Amino acid sequence: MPELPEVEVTRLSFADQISKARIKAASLGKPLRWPLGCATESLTGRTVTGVRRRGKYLLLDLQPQGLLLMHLGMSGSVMFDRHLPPPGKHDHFDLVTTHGTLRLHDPRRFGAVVYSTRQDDEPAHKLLSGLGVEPLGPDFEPAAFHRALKGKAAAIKQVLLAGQVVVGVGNIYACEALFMAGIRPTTRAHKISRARAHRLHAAIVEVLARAVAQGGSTLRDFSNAMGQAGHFQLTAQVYDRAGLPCKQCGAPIRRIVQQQRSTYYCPACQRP
DNA sequence: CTATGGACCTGAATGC
DNA sequence: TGCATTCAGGTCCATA
Repeated sequence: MPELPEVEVTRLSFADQISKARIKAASLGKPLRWPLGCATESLTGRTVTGVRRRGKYLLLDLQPQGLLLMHLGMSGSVMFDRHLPPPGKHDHFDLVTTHGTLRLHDPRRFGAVVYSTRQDDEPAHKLLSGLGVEPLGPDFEPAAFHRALKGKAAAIKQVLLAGQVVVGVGNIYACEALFMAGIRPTTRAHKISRARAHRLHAAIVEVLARAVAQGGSTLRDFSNAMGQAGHFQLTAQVYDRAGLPCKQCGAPIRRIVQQQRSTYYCPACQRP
């Protein structure tokens, strides 16, 4: 479910409400990907000063001194409400605040909530170090993107997913952006021309920005922390369309596997 | 350093 | 209906 747009839409849906709330209690369900890293009681009494996002991580700033990193993994979603029912089978973290309860629901438990004492980002946690630039931020610009691709011999699809060059592009949006740019996913990153790198840069920005603007799209149910669904207007051009005709030229969409992940592309519209 | 494959976990869909 | 297999939006880590 969650790539950058879904995480950002989630953030926007509860950031203002939880801002300045005081933590009354925190509780855990089954183990997530990593341990919390502190006693739940030690969160009590602190204030959530704001919610930021870095890549696919949500960052809750705590006062005094601290940071809660939250990741939705593959199947995570967040709810925020004044009154929530008792935690269910797949609810694994509750943060009860004076403004409402923030709840992480994550059936597969690839997600995580991790406490860090550091307040400032980058080296704050090793999970955040080594992340590439924010695709919707001012540092993502075409020339630098092209330069970064020059240093990578791996297939462009894998480079996008790795997140070392640019963060937040997951499996669906990687396929979609490469389709928009007319680039074959197997093309080695360092072989991509300046012109095509610039097209890909524009495609990434466009596909992510449009998805955020539409409230987080994607194919299956996605809802923000208020339980509202995305608009689904950004229908996939290639993702999950193996064998179906390309919406641009009619050629059958192909599915291949790269790094044990499905890749979809149009063999006619996307050239190596 | 890069590249690869495995690991984590549950549920839905498909096939026999 | 039951049971086995495959696949799913992520990403860290060990190994070569």
